[in-house]
Amino acid sequence: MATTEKPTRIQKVRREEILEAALEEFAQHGFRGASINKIAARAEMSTPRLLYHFKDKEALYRALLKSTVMLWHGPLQMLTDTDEPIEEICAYIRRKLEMSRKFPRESRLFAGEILLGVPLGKTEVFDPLRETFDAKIALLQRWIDAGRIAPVDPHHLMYSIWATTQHYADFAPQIAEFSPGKVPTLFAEAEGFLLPMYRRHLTVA
Amino acid sequence: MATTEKPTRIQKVRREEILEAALEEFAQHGFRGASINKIAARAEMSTPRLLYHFKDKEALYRALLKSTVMLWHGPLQMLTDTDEPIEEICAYIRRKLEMSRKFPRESRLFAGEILLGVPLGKTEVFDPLRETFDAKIALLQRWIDAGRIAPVDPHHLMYSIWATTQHYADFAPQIAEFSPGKVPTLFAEAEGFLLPMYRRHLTVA
DNA sequence: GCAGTATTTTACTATTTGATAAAATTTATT
DNA sequence: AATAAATTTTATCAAATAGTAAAATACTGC
Repeated sequence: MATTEKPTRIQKVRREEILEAALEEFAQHGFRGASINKIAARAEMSTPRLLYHFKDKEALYRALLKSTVMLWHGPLQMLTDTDEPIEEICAYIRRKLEMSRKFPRESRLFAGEILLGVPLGKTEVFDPLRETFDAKIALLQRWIDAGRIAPVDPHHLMYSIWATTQHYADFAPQIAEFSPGKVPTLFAEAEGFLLPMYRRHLTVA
Repeated sequence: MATTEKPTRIQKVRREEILEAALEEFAQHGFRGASINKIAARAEMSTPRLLYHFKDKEALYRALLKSTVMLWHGPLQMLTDTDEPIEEICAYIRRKLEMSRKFPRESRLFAGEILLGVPLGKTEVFDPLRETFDAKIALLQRWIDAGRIAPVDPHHLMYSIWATTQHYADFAPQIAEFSPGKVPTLFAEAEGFLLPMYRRHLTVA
């Protein structure tokens, strides 16, 4: 139960079971809407048993949020200096789309937290991304200054990439509603739409 | 109390007071996280008094959702055939950005509902938009067929416009965090970024 | 196998929540 | 002003919720 000590064999297993169930519930109902009873039921255990492994509902949620932020960190970090900046950015877009496709629940969890104004400590959510984000903005700026990509606002470039890619996870029900029957090919289509758009936008005139 | 009959003078006033308070609470805490007690308190009335005007929490939420969907309907409907399709689409983007700026709470309410899978009846949320949406997709397709805009997937064009514009309302805390100090000029910058991107993307080669 | 620790179960609680019944009051109609 | 209808207040409740205490069981290292 002590969080500082090293987790035992059983703790590692239980925490994984709980986190999986919690991700499902939190993504589906939000923090307030999800109940630890239902999370426990989904993980096939009693509530006190769950609470033995996580101090309280918030601790469980925070653990989930933390690992999600880390998941988001990877693709951004991979954006590095290269001979072909535009293709490097396109590769980042592809990775982000892939994240939406593979981890929609994590994307929704994260989106839900931000949507409600990041009530549970902005520090925990943004701080891990902050340094990397600033570094990548600087990288984009260097590419612009060197005339290797078009002079577009790097911040808004990032935001638009996040928006367009995460949209396919976060707003999936809406897209499914308006693109009936096309759901299986959605991500391929999205890539086919987005990559040319960003290539054109970033190509130096 | 009977919903079918015409609202009295008092009902009109009370419902407005309640809806305003409810929008604030629902946008900030989500459906499950918001409590009718707190909504009532914010509207400076007792809970039973609130419940005299709205059957239950869900009826209140639905009323809010319905008016929000209608709010979204307007800017889309204004997209009509014209001599300059690209500028017409740019005008739509401007309107959508303006909506995010003026009605962030409504945007978040709507986003929250979709994020959680539209638990309260897809019919009520999407049906009012469906017909208009299909008509506008058809319009875009005609512009493409006539060679007046570039042949991009009209569905994904719509999705990307929704994503990029609503992002500034729905993910405002994240943007504020990563664009410190630039908050007042954010929407002007966004327009400066997005419009050239879409112009280039839609211009026929 | 035993002692000590980790884990789980059982039983329980305090609070919040959405909601209702019925009495009291205000407002509208004549 | 009298009456009926609409609105509000007061008192109350049942269900769900997050969380706890303590006893019982399982596991681990020796």
